[in-house]
Amino acid sequence: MTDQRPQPPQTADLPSDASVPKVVVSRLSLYLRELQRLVAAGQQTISSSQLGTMLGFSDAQVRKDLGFFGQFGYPGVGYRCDELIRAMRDILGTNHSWSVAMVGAGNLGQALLGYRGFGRQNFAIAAAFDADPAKVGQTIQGVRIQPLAELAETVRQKGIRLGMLVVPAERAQEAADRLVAAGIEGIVNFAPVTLVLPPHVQNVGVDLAIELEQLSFAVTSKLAKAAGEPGVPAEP
Amino acid sequence: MTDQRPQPPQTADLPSDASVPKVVVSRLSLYLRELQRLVAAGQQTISSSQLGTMLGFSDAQVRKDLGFFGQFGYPGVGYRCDELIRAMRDILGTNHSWSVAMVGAGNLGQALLGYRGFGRQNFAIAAAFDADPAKVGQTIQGVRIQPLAELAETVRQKGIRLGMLVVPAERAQEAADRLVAAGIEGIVNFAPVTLVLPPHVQNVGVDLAIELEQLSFAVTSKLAKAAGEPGVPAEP
DNA sequence: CGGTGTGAAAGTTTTCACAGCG
DNA sequence: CGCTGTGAAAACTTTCACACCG
Repeated sequence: MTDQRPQPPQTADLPSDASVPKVVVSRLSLYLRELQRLVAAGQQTISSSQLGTMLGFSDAQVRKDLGFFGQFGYPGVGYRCDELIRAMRDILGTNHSWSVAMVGAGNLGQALLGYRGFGRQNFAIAAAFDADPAKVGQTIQGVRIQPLAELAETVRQKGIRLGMLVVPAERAQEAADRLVAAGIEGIVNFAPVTLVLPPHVQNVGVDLAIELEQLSFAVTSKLAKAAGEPGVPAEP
Repeated sequence: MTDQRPQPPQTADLPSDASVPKVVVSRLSLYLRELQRLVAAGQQTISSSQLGTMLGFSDAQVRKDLGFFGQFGYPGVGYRCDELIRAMRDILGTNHSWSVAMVGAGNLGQALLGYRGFGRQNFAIAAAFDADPAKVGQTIQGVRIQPLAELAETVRQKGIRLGMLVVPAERAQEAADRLVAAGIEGIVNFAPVTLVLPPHVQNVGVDLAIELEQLSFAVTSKLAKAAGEPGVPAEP
């Protein structure tokens, strides 16, 4: 056991190498988001049960999740928000900023170019590409749309490691191949297709229609609601 | 026990009441998406292992997932794509179309109004609302932006049951409360905040920056790659 | 006290493996 | 045959409960 509890203000142990469950990492992002809100509201410390309650998780789950990465709390006190935020950012890799390449400057792509939430978490869309000659050359939200031919060169020049795919389904695989060829290490894919990627390229899919489908299912299957538990306020 | 295996061409058993794991439902959407692609490409039948391979799941997982809802396959043959699509839509509730109310007609909201993927899965944004008087009255992608004051009435009139929240974080909870008050049954929330909702209202959150954070983590922690397995066949 | 960190127990999801069927 | 449907086993995740700490 790597046992260490020396100084009170611990930093992130290490990103750790042992496999951390994906679902844990996704909760980490939620913890971070909530912590940022708390700090903005002036809160200094928080306990696992407060944080859990806000997000609908148990206190034990919060502590276990954090436990994957190190020891961040103070018994009897909780966690110092600012310290924990820094630790989470270290873990997630967002203490330094990331340049992102966007492929596809249609409706959705243009909206993403203007989305302020990326910058707040240290992501910057550093370049945008489109196959349509009519779009190339335009400057949208301060980013000039470049032709796809320039992708590899720009990615190299700007040290871009992440890509966002915002093209129609039919062109998604081809565009992904270009990103991979350019040496990109991870892709967020907004096209409603499953990409085939080499195993060293990380992949996160966001399908907007699927999100609605999940709602549709939840609402539809909410027919089985008879003998309820009147007590506890809710939490799936 | 509800045991039934009568006619070959089975339909969806029933949405079922027993709790189906969320993750199963999310895979269902992926199966459906892939099946639609296959049918468009002219394929008639598919086996669990083909479908699984395309999406990165095991054949057993595909069969188990489907098994939650009924029996859809033909031993020795696989699944008939068209039948399975219909069954999945029955389960997910997308064999009938859904009217959706959108709150927030900023950059992202306007892009979503034009997103064709919704219609393809039987969702229609039937009304859009914004607090900004400058936006109200404009027609975007064929949808007129209405003032928030009209929300409840329009929701009732048009039989809208689902909402999409595309407002800044600070206004998200307030807007969600309005949707709830209007009788909406489920919300897709694009604001980077955790909403507090009554338990009978379903909730799906989409945080675009978090998707990038997950990538960032995956790429960052992809440092632990030493003794690799060059070949495919696994032997631990 | 109020709270963390953590083994051990409970619960859930995935994989295995095989009977049965067209 | 080739492939489904499904119990049983394995793997994984969450919850419990408690020692320990400031």
